[in-house]
Amino acid sequence: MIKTTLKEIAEALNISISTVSKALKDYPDVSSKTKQRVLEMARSVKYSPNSFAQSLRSNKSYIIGLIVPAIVHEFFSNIIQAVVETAKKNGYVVIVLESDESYELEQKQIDILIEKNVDGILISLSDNTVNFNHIKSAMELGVPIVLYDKISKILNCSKVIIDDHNAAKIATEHLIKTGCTKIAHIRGPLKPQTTIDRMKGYKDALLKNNISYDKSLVYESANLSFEDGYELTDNILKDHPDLDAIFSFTDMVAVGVLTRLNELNIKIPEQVSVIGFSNWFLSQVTHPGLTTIDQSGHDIGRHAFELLLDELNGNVKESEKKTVTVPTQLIVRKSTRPIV
Amino acid sequence: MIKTTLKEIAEALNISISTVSKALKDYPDVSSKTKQRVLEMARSVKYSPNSFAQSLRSNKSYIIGLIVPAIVHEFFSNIIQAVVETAKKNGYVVIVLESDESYELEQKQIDILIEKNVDGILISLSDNTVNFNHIKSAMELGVPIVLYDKISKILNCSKVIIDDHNAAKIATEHLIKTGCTKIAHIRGPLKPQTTIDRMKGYKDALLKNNISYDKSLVYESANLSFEDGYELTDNILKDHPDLDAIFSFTDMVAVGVLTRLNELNIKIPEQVSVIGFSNWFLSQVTHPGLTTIDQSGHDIGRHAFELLLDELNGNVKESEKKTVTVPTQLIVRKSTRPIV
DNA sequence: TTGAAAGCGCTAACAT
DNA sequence: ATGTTAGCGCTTTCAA
Repeated sequence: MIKTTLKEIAEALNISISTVSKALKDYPDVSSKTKQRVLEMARSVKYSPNSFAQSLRSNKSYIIGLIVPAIVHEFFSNIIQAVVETAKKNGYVVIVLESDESYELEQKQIDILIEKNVDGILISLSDNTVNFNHIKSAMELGVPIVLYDKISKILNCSKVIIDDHNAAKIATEHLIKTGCTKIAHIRGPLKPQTTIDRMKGYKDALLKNNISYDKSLVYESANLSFEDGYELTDNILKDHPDLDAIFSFTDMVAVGVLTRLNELNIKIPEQVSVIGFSNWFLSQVTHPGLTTIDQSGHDIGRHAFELLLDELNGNVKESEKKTVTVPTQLIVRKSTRPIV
Repeated sequence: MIKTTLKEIAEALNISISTVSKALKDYPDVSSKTKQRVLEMARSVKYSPNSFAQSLRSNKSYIIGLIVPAIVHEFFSNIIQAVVETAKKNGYVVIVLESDESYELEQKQIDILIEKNVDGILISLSDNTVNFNHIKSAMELGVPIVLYDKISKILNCSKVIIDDHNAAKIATEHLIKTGCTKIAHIRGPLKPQTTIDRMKGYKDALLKNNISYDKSLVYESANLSFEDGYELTDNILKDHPDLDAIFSFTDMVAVGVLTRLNELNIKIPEQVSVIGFSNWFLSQVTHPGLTTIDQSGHDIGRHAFELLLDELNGNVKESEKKTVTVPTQLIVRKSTRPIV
């Protein structure tokens, strides 16, 4: 890219570089005549400062990094959208990277962002992240980091989460209120806090309602995919032919469950109720519509950027890292029975 | 971010900055002993060069800009994913921006990318882009631009497209082969080339099969949304109670159509067949599954970055801009009848 | 009111 | 084999 420089403008007007610079920044000690001449010239050559030079001098890039576990993913798309939008409103742009749920890749992406001298980083930890040294060493360099969605309790950063425990409890209790008593849970990979919390919410809802917790009713979906839900359905039905509901960690898996149940001509929700988590668009158009928990990726992304902005502006002390909890909502559709 | 500099390493080792620089770049004229000392030191302080300084000197940022009309959109998510992935393989990162189908916003996003001194830009034009001066002036600055998906024939850049005309023709002919004769088309906003080409493909398929083209069977979806499809269905049925198929510009609209037809207890495909475009995941789980045209966002994104890379490497002359056409495929599901 | 100069960190041509 | 120096474009302090 070939841009006109201050030097070129200065030469063309026969004044010094510093005067041009000051004129463009509306310094009070430049005569209005000079100012005008400079502004006109700048406009006519479409002057736009060399950001490398500015950044070198100020040590600020107005670029932040956003790491998501997956880009093709409705929830994370909403987060990306909100972060990009909120960042733009505040004069920042966003480099998007994908960890693909890999710990190694996640480390590399952090390194890349540090190499690029971003001003801050937003990250949802991958399902396989076992160690936080990469996050810690970025923090040691003074790069503000905000965790969202999949966080670690160990790390002392600002965070944006939902109340997974409570949301899962509400989902499970909804099933109980509709008369279900033998409820399976398809959980996610073991490490993320979200998995742990939703499982605990499920368990606590059962116990609170005097339903004993049966470990054999908990199944693991490794990939949280449609296929996982589809295939696990057969296992679940084989193990527990008499079950009356399935609470899935996430919508995509729940939709796999719905699809398989439909194929097997099992009546939903009369015979088996299904409930998901996230409220992806597709849960509106499945057959039947999927009852689920809505979590707003947009709100999570927006809050994450705003917390980061506080840090970028130096408004956050070590001791006062905030955690924002974004509300969730039960969305009742036809995959669950009416409340009895 | 506080990084160790070459100067600091040099001082610590009592050698000159340039020797440190050369050692890190494995220049042959540095003694292996010095090299070793420098590398060790660099590793121990986790040296990573200041990219601002490097960029200022080289006038290269290894950052590209990607403008999409919408981020929360399965097709564009695939494109973002592919661009980010392919860019990373080649040492680039990607700033993602959204035009939100607005011409004004699109202009601003181009300006922002120029301000950020990106090395190149990938863009799918917004539905409302009426004028290409913003693209042209970026090109005049020497910023390589590659258009993908929604392109303009006027602009002399590398492009990645699909054969919309042919794909739409295949979709329409499929309906004809299954015995449909009164086929409505829901088209997109008028300006984009994709709308024009798909409409022409629809029309040509009719004419080729001796079905007269009836303008009143063409409806416009302004937002290409679920709601548009849902609402247009009523209009279409009112205007043409005897129609037997609807070919929609895109899946989301087609799913709105399916939903409304289901509500009205109109048998799909016996009474009305529906065909979409794009092959979004949700078209697998609708009731019935949606016949559609698959277009690979991933391939489009990958090709787009690769074309840009050719330009970044200076391998493309003005006269030899390439246009890559990514293949599409008819995906037959249950929303269309069997071929007669 | 204007300009000169230093310096951000890095690279590379050019000494030594 | 190592070091000196100039310069990328900008900002800002200090001098005129």
